[in-house]
Amino acid sequence: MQTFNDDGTTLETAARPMRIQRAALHDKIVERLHDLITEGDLKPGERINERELADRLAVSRTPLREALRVLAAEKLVTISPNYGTFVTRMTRQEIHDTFELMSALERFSGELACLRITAGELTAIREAHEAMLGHWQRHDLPAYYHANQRIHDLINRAARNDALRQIYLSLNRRLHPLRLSSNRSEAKWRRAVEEHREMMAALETRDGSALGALMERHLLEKRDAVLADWTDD
Amino acid sequence: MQTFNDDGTTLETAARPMRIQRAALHDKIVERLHDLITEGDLKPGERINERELADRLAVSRTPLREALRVLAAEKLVTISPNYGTFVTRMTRQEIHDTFELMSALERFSGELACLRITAGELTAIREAHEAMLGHWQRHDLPAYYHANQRIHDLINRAARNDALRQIYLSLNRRLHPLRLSSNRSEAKWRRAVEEHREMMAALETRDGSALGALMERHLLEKRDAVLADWTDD
DNA sequence: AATTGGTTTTTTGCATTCATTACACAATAT
DNA sequence: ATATTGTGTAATGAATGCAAAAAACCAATT
Repeated sequence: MQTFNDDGTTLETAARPMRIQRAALHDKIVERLHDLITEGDLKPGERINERELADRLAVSRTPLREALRVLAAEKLVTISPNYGTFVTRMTRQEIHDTFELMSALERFSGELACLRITAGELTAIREAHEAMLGHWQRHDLPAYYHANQRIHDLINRAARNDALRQIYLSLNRRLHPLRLSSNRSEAKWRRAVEEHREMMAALETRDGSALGALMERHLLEKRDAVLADWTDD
Repeated sequence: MQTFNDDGTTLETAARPMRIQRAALHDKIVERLHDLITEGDLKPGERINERELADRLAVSRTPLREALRVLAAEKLVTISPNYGTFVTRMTRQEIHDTFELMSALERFSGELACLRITAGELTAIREAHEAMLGHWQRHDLPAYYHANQRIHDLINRAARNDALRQIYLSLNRRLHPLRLSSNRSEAKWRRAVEEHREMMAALETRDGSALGALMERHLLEKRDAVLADWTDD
């Protein structure tokens, strides 16, 4: 994961001679399109007109096309040669498979986190957990989602595996537009909260297999909830 | 993974109206560079001169640059803006993390495969296993590697999760150049073969947790073997 | 001899231009 | 009326051209 400073520069970590580098235009476009897609400004299935989008972003088609190729590699857009580029619209099967894969990554994150988490990281997760409980009691769904996302993200960070983190973030971007179609019923929400309590207990005792199993099940239930609400295609 | 027909066309599966499409030039370049990198024609750390490579491939810089962005998204090359593109040279930590992640994917492949494998698929794996044993007895290391790779690939296919398969193939490409630095000792080779026997037994009885655990351990041992032979940086 | 300063050359980044493909719509034939 | 063919238009694909950045080279100086 590249970490950008606020002046738009980034510290190269992989190359041998450490180099300061300005973010290239096409990289900025990738970031911008990431946002446009995950925020829903570009909706799944929507056609992307290169000229039009290039004008909107005030760039030429060349760097835009380079950015679209990157997004296609991440499966956020789908390119049909000589036909057009579309915001990826996942099929039911793809949603199933992606959540299922995510469940394995979550399990693995939980297992590694129990091995490698620091006291400070655990404190942060505990606080996020408490905050999430508060949002739940206040029935503040958006805040709940945010805290929930933060907990999973912190656990993933605590796993201290950058390759895992990359894939995790990438899949999260793909699934982000779908996240809303869950926890619609009070009962399921309550159940999700209870599962999180168990996850915290497992994390406190560094019980990796327990936490892993819980996080896997948590995701598979989310998968089923999302697919249950899925009418299209 | 896209399956190409022999005339270079591909059947679009995701888009709503089924469309025949010729592979675009930049996609062909991606495939070509995949090969050049995994076959070692382009070595880790090597600089990629756009003009020179474009001339070598008899294309212009535009589609080549698009291809390089895709490869960068897959981490096969590393791009430093205004500086240059290099074949990615993984650090020790990156190798560690990637193998570790791979071990989780292998475990998951094994678990799912036990749930979903067909009789025909099992037969194919059994045959590949027998072939591998033969190569081992004949001390034919290249053929052994090939059969070994084929077994893991078939198990991954049998898991019937396309998202898992994509990531698996991508990580495999990244790790491919490192594969040689293992099984140098007769004892370790013998041990790897024994592990494969256990994996076959678990697969025959559809014991997912056993197969998953075996495949995870198998990969973690491979990780340690590769890192043990790793001198650089 | 090493280092600094400046000029030349190379390479990357991006915009523009041209070519090719596909789609839309109309005209014609069956 | 429907199917089919043909033409115009708009989109994508790729090559070229130009500007900016960086590296290489060389000379001058300490």
